[in-house]
Amino acid sequence: MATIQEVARKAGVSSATVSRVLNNRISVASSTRIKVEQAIKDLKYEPSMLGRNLRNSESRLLLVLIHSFSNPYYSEIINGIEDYSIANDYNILLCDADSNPERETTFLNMVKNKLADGIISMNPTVDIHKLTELAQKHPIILCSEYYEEVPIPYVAIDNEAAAYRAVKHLIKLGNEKIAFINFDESFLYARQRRKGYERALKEFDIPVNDEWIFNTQGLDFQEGVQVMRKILRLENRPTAVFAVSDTLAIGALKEANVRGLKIPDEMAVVGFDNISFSNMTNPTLTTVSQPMYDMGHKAARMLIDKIKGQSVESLIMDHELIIRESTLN
Amino acid sequence: MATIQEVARKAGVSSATVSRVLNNRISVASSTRIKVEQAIKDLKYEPSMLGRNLRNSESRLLLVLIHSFSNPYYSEIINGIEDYSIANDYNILLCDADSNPERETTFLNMVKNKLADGIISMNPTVDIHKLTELAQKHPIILCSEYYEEVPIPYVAIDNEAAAYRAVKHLIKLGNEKIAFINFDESFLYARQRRKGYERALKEFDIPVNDEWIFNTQGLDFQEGVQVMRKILRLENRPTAVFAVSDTLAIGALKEANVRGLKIPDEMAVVGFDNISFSNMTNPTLTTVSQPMYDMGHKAARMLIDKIKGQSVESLIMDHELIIRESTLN
DNA sequence: GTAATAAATGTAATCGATTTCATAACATAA
DNA sequence: TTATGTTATGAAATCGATTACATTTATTAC
Repeated sequence: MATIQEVARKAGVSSATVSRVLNNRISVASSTRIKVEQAIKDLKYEPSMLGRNLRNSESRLLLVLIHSFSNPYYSEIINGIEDYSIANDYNILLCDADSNPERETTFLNMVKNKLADGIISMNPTVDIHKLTELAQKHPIILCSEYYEEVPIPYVAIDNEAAAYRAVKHLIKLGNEKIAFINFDESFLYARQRRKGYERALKEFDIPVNDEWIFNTQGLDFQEGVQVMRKILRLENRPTAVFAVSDTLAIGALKEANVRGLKIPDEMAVVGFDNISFSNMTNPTLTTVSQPMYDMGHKAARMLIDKIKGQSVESLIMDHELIIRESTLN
Repeated sequence: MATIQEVARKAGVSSATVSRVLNNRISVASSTRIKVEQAIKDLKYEPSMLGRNLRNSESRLLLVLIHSFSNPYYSEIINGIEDYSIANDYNILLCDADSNPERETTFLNMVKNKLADGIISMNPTVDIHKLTELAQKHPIILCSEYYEEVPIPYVAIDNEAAAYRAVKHLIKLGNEKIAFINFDESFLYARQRRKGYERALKEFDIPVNDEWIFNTQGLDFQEGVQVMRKILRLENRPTAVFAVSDTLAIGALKEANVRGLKIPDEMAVVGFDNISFSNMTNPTLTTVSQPMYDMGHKAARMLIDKIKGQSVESLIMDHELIIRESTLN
C-alpha cells in the first residue's frame, strides 16, 4: 500500500501538496494537481484513515447500541441512522451487548479510546449510570429508550399516549375485559405504557384488574405464548389483549389461534412496533407504529450535531395506530 | 483526555515504560509498575486506539457485509461472528449495502483505507469482481453465499443436498405436484437448490413441470403471497410448495391460509433458513436449518486466521430438516 | 523595472501510541 | 576488583496523514 510520501516522491512534490490535492484545499496549481492525481492513480494510492483520523483526532465512526440483533424492531431505525450517517461521512458500528455487561464496557470504552466519535443507545438494559458519566465528556443520544432525570438528549414517542390510544381502540370495539402484556416495569417505557393503559380504562370507568396485567422478563414470541396460556386459564377471561411489543402479541395471537378462539370476536389483540411480521400473521396484527426510520434519522442528526459541538433538544415523535384483522370484524 | 505522555510525566518515567506497563511487556520493575498504574488511575487515562492502531497498522475491526438489516436470516450468524471476534479482540462493523453500489464501495474502501482488517461477506448481491480483486491484497471470507471459480475461502452448506432432502420429504408424504419458489437464479445458491429439487423429482420419476417453478426478484413475505396467488390460479394445481427462504414460505403459507386451504392436506409447505418466526406461524413451518451460529463462528475464525497470515480452507457445514406442522398431519 | 501583493509549494511539527537501540543500574562469577 | 551478563529504563524513530509557518514564485500596480 502506497503512502502519501511515495505519491509525493513520484509526483515530484511534497506530501503537503498531495494532502492539499486530496482535501481539495485552495491554492494548488492545476498543473501540479494533474501530476499528483496521475501519481495517485499510478500507485493506486488510498489514504490511510488511521493516519488521517489520528491527526484529526476523530474516527468518523458512530456506535449504535442495541440489545440484540434478533429483535426485528430495530432494523428500520438502523436504516434511518445509517442513511443520515453515511450521507455525512460517518460509518456506524452496531453493538449488541446482549445483556453481557463486559461486552458493553468494551463498547463504551471505544468512545473513550477515540475509536468512536459518539453513541446512539437503543438498549434498554444499558448501564445508565455509566452512560450518564460518559455523556459528560462524549456525545451520546438515546433513541426510543430514555430515562427521566437523565440529562442525555433523546428521541422517542409518547408511550403513555400511544398505549392510551391502543386500549381506547379496544374499548370502543366493545371490550371491557382487556389484558395487558407488559415488559418488566423497571423500564420507563413499560411504566409509561401502563399509565396509558390505566388512563384509558379509567376514562371509561372500567376498573383496573391486576389479574389481567402480566409482566414478562423478555420479548420473545414464546413469552407471548406463555402469557396467553395463563390468560386462557383464567376464570374471568379477558376478551382482548394489548401487548407492548409485536413479538409478544404474535406469540399470544398464535396461542389463541391454536386454542381455536375466534379472533377478534373472542379475543382481540393489539401489538406495538409494527414489525414486518405483524402483517404476515393470520389474522394480521393491529399495532402501534412508531416512525422508526425517521427516529433513526433524527437520532443520527442529533448525534452528529452534538459531535460538532452544537446543542440539541430532545424530540417526541408522533405514533400511529394501524388497525388490522386482529381487531377488525 | 490524558495521553501516554502525561501519564509518563506524572509517574516520573518515560512514555516507553508506560507503554510497557500497558502491554504487559517483560522487564519493568514492580515499583515503577505500581507508580505507573497509579498515574493511570489518577489521570483516568485510556489509551487511544487511533495512536495504537496507526503504529501497529491494524484497526482490529472486521467488516461484515449483509444485504439488509431487515433480513432475520442473518442474526444468528452475526452472533456467531461477533462472539468469536470479540473473544479475539476484534470488533465487527455491520454493513448493509442495501443494493446501493456506492455504499458498497464505501465499505470495501474501508479495508484499503486500513479502517478495517478484513471482510466477511454474506451479501449475495455483492460485486464479486471487486471483491475478488480486493481479496488479492486483503483477507476476505465468504459466508453462506459463495461463488464457484472464485478463489475466496467460504463457509456454507451443501445447498443442492439440502433442497434435495426437503423435496424428498414432500414426496414421501405423497406429494407429486410440488411447486418450487426460487430466488433469482443468477445466484449460485438458487441454481444449486434448483438442482436438488430436480434431482429429488427425477429420483422418483416425477417429471419437472416448469409451470410450477417460480423465480422471485426479492425475498419479502409479499413475494411469497404473490406466488401462492399464481399457484392457486393454476388449473393443474400443486399440492405442495418448497420455497428457498422462510420469508417466501411464510408469505405463501399465509395466502394459502387466507384462501381457506387445509394445510398440509391440500397444501404442504417447506421453507428454508429456520428464522425464529417460522415457529410462530399458524401452522408452524417445516424448514431447512443451517447451523447459523456455527457458520458465523467458523467464518470469523477463518478470517482472523487469514489476517494472521495463515492459510485457510473452505468449509461445508451440515444442514438439518426441521419438520413442523406445515408438513405434518 | 521595482515594490507590493497574492498564489503555490515546501519544511517541519504534530496527533498518540509502540518499539528499536542505546545506556544505566545492578547482580553474578572469576 | 574487574569482567560479564541481566534487567530496567530512556531517547528517538516510526506509523501516515494534516497544517501552521516559512519560503519561493508569479502577478499586479505604479
